[in-house]
Amino acid sequence: MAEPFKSVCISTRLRRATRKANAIYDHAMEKHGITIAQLSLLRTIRRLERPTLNQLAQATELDASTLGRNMRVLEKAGLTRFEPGQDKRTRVLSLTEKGDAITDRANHDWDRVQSDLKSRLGPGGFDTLFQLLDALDPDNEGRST
Amino acid sequence: MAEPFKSVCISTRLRRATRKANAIYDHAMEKHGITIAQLSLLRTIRRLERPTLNQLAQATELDASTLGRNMRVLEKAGLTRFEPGQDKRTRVLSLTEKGDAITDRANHDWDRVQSDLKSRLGPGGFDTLFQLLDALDPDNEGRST
DNA sequence: CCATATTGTCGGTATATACCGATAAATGGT
DNA sequence: ACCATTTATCGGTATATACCGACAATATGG
Repeated sequence: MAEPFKSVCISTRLRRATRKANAIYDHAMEKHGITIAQLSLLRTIRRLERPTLNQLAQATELDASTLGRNMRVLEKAGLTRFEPGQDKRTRVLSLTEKGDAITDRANHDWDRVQSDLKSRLGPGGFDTLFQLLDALDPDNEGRST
Repeated sequence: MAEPFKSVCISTRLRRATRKANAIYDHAMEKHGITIAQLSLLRTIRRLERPTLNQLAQATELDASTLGRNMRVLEKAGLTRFEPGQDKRTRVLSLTEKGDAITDRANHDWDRVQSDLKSRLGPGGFDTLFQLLDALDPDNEGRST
């Protein structure tokens, strides 16, 4: 037996839930050779249309150095490319054809998992969850919704 | 401006919220030289009273190999020790005096942050959040609360 | 225009986390 | 007692993530 202990610490419970949710999405992504974190990046790059590392960092609220490293993995896998921008400092990100194709295919599996989890949350659960997660962030002080 | 993009992906939003909550707790832990993840481990070890790695893994739902590595960090910091158990395979974990003292002191700061975040969630928010996080986990099928 | 600040990226270092395979020790069935 | 299985841990490897300091390039105030 020895059931898992239900910690009362918000961080601990969030980390646990995140690990588990990640694992579920990751397993669905396996056949595409990517992780859910990587799919998220691919989609954001596509949406932003040739963003710089910093722009991607602002959109995702990830550290730029983290993204630099994450992007190297995607680059090595041939899913993204890094081209010089106007500014001689900046490098501009975009998806390769392969990256584009994989993103499309992975999106189908993402849909499945997302729907499953959404129904687990019950009616209104999805919106409530996101509202509560946002409430934890002091940066989201003023404007809700 | 370039506001952060509110992804609709449950995993992405969970990861983001977890990063931010971790950062808040971690900053409060800084003065004690530990992270919130480490405080969580110290408390669990204390509660379980000389658990093995595997017992700790079951309680935390973390991979045993992950815990092995996490524990080495705490051991090197002199907060925990690893002693031989009855079974010649197993090693039993416990807090050193220093680890015990730091856990006590860190708990005070944990309290502060936990209360702050709890009040951010509003009335009933805390319970609702945990209930929703649990609902995401297929392992929690049968028994709720 | 130049000195200073700011911006964009990268490398070093560190924690948190997982999966897989090795290895050693215990357990169980015959 | 013996062999097969299961258990406990560890090491290799990989991703995700952050902070800090270096460095180059751009922007800005006087």
